[in-house]
Amino acid sequence: MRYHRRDVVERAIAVLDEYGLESLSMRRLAAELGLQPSALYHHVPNKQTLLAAIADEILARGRRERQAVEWDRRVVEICCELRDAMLAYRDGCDVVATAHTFGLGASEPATALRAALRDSGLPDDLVEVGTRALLHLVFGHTAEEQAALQAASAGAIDWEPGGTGDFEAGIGLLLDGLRSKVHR
Amino acid sequence: MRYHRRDVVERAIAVLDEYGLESLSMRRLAAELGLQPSALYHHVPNKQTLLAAIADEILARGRRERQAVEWDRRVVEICCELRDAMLAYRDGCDVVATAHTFGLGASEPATALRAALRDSGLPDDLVEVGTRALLHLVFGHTAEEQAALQAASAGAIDWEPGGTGDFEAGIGLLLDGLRSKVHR
DNA sequence: ACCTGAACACCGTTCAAGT
DNA sequence: ACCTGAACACCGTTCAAGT
Repeated sequence: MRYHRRDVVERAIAVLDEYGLESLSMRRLAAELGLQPSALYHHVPNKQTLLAAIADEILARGRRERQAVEWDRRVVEICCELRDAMLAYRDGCDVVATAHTFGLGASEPATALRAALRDSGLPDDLVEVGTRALLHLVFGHTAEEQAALQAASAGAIDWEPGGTGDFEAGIGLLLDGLRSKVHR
Repeated sequence: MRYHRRDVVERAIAVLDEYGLESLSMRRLAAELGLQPSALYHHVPNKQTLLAAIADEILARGRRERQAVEWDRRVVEICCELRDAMLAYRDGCDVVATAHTFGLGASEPATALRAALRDSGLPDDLVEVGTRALLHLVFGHTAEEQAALQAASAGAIDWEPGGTGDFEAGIGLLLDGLRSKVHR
């Protein structure tokens, strides 16, 4: 059977979700598709690129309509969408955050947050600082939450994840800081 | 020659700083010490534990006196000390942040931040949310900064790191949010 | 206590060759 | 265009045996 890039990315996400990032090797993925490892390099130049494609696909699958009009409500909406998208797949936060760090894709949320902050009337440098701070908070909180959720579902119930409340509280603190800088 | 745990950790930090995290393998470290790979397992139960020990040592080497008395100045002091400690070694942020995420050591900064926020009179839940948010900001910003610094020193000068200004601005935004929650 | 030697079960990537 | 087969240069970890 003959595959295309899209098939490889889709199967990679399935392997990721079922067995976790540490089990998602090029050799394992090839075996899952009934291919030799070398065949994968026809569809993807290397593993890093594959992971970036997975990150983009995870974000695309988590996309939903954004309806808020005020800039601060929109920030919360974007952050929650990002968090939910990453939580929907095992190790999703790891994959998306890494891709973002390496500057390979996963850039839509950053763009959307920047646009929202720009609409607030904040000066350019604060737009930039705020965007990055918001992303760090979302990635940091979600990574912790996902680790806790996965540890709990593996039986090691050592910590109840703060959940949505803690998440929105953290974002809220930063948003308070940003709002105080908007001169009306 | 006979080694102790301390020698192994010290040599591991030297390898990390000179060749980077991706080159710090158990086999490479063993070779650097003139040992068989299996000999390392006499000093350390596994690689994860070694990395946690490295993280703790990096933080210990970056320790400095904290002199601020007001809680918010102390928060800035702790965050800056943490950032500087991690920036002092190649891939230091990666190692410390990972150890912290896995709950293996690297816990002193969290403890110190929690204590500072407690002194502010903030309610317990906000102390917790604030501590984690501050750590996420420090790790997120420092990871980005260190990646940019290392890319720049490797010749790929694609982005000037925001530096201390951007760092303190991000922390400052969150601190504004926290200060607005302190009832006086 | 600390170390060697050998093995087990893996990695990512390249490249000539096949259809 | 898509794939096989074989190879290269690696991993972390275990375990019996040596001193």
